[in-house]
Amino acid sequence: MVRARPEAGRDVSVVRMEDVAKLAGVSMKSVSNVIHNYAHVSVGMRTRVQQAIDELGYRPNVLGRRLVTGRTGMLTLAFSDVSLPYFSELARVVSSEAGRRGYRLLLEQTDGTLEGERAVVSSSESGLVDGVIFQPSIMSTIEIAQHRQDDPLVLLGEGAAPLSVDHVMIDNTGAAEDATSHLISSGRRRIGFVGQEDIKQSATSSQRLIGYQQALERAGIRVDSSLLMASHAISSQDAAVAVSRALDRGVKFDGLVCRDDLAAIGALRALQERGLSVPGDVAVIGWDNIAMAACTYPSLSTVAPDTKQLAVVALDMLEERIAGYAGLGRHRLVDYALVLRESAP
Amino acid sequence: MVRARPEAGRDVSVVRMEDVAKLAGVSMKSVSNVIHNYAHVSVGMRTRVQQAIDELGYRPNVLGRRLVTGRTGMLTLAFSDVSLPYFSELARVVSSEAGRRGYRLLLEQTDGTLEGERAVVSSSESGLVDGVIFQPSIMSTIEIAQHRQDDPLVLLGEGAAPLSVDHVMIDNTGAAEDATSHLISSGRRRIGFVGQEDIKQSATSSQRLIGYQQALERAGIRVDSSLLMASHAISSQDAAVAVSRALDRGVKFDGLVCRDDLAAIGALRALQERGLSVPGDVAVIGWDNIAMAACTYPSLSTVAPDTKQLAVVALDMLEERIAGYAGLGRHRLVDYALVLRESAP
DNA sequence: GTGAAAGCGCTAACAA
DNA sequence: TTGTTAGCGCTTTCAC
Repeated sequence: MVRARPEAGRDVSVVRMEDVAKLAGVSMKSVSNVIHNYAHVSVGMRTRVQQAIDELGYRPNVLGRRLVTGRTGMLTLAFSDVSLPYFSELARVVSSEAGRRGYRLLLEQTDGTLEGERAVVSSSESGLVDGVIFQPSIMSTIEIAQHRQDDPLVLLGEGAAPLSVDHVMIDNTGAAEDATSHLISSGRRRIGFVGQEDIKQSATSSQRLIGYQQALERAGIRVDSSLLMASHAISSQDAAVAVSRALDRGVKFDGLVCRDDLAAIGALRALQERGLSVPGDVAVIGWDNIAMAACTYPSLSTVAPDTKQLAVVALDMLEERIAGYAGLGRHRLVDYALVLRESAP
Repeated sequence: MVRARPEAGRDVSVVRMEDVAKLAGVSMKSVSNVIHNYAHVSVGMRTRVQQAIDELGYRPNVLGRRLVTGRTGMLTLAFSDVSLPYFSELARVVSSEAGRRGYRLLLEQTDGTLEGERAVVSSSESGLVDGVIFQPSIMSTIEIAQHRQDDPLVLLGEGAAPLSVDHVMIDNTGAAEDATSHLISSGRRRIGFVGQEDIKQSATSSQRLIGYQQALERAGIRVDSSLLMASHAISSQDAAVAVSRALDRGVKFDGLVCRDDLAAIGALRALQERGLSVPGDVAVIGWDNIAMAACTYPSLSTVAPDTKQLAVVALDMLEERIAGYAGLGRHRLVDYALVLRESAP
């Protein structure tokens, strides 16, 4: 009744649907009906089958089901690095929301490498997942459009986004302008920008820098490139180094717009090491509203993207693609808020 | 040649191995041989097949392959919440190490609920993943042992661990003793403990508290329960509240051992709000060595588990189970180090 | 070295 | 309401 499956060295007895059917003295169809709670099943059948299932400890093998339905119930979530707080918090939200819709999440890290990003966009296998949510770091629009398979795909973030592909982000330029304007309206006049990449600037940093510049210009403040404190990598340490160096060079500023909360935390540290007070001497504003932003001392004012909405919109679009929608790429903005805490009240 | 597959509303043409075989004028076996780089394939065959693959843009469907091999190449990594820094950093390490071994990682969050943890241990479906790595938060040893399916399973962390199941952790009691002893040897005498759960204490907190107590007793210091600052949840905010309350009550201390780095960061904030200096007035030591621990001001001394080793050992054991090993549970300790930074030099 | 064919475990169209 | 059966796309003996 129960077959031994000699598989990769294991020799595990596996109960199959047929075994259940035999034990219950019914057909596989009836077992399937019971498992899927098909409406038109007699009570006697249902109990008899359930009994056999329980007795054998039968668990349906998803692979068989998937092969025939063609659906896997899995989604890939891909970005550079889960250990970055913004991504881990995003993963939590997307995973929860995907779970509510009956999907499980496959995590894929690209390490921000071109190779890793290419692997996400053009997998050499098919059928693994029903769709992909991907926040590219360095891949170009053209490359994404070229390498793309026909697997349903939704892009996140400020990076490349071909017209043909769905895309969700917040208005980065606008938000950066808001953040900078907030500092200006609280009386700051020498406002620096911290944490953009020093070598090859990401689209994220570019857009935020543009908003920063626009706010300054609108307020009639001259943009001073000595106030741009580039960082070697996206990390608090590197941002701290950048701010320290600026201080060493004698650069004066009374406000800092940071590319993200990690950079802001690095800036906080660099300022405090010099005995500068935040926000007394320098107001600091971050980006992402990671959990830690509320717990630093002083706590961080920050741009808070609505990640819940981001996840919902992205999953909505992905599900439409999975269901067969084949129109042009939709490009949607989701909300953000300026969360004001101690570092820039 | 290429079939249209009417699937869930989609109508996507899918290239199958048979299509490639037909176009190349060979059998499916030959196509399969080429795909798997089977050694004994003539050059002519190889190029002819490869040409057909390229021409059709054929990508093998993993579901078909998996159904016959019985292996999915996927592992589940399960714990309460990816957005907690320790878990997200662990996920990064495990994901990388799993990737090196040819596995992809399915992320499962339990939210620390019994329901979520039960779902991990006793899935109603089989065949989804080849194995499970799971860090339980609240499930009891007995329940894990009972609910366990025969899917390969490795447990992480200080929680429940039945004898029958593989398990990896660091020596929590020892590490807590080391951390506490470090504070004692730097002259601290009134040392508090911060961040254990206030309602139902986790195994993690218990073990760390035991080590803390042992170190004090060994040094001939009386354990003072007013120095135990329980926290409502595992978060910086709650730890900050706990420390603030203790300060309000007039509790005096010159050192704090924290359940984890989040608690330590909360403690830092609570102390700084009162104008207390760290480590001048109070030395603080955390646990986990999350990335942020190096960037706080002052930076955090902390217990650093060797998560790389943890991942390697866990995956080694899991792969042995997957390969068929069916012996008793192995319980292994991995290394940790005391990383000394500014908060407790 | 290559081809033919029998499944892997399940679903669903069609019959009864 | 339940049973029969033909695949889903691939791997893998076993012949040739």
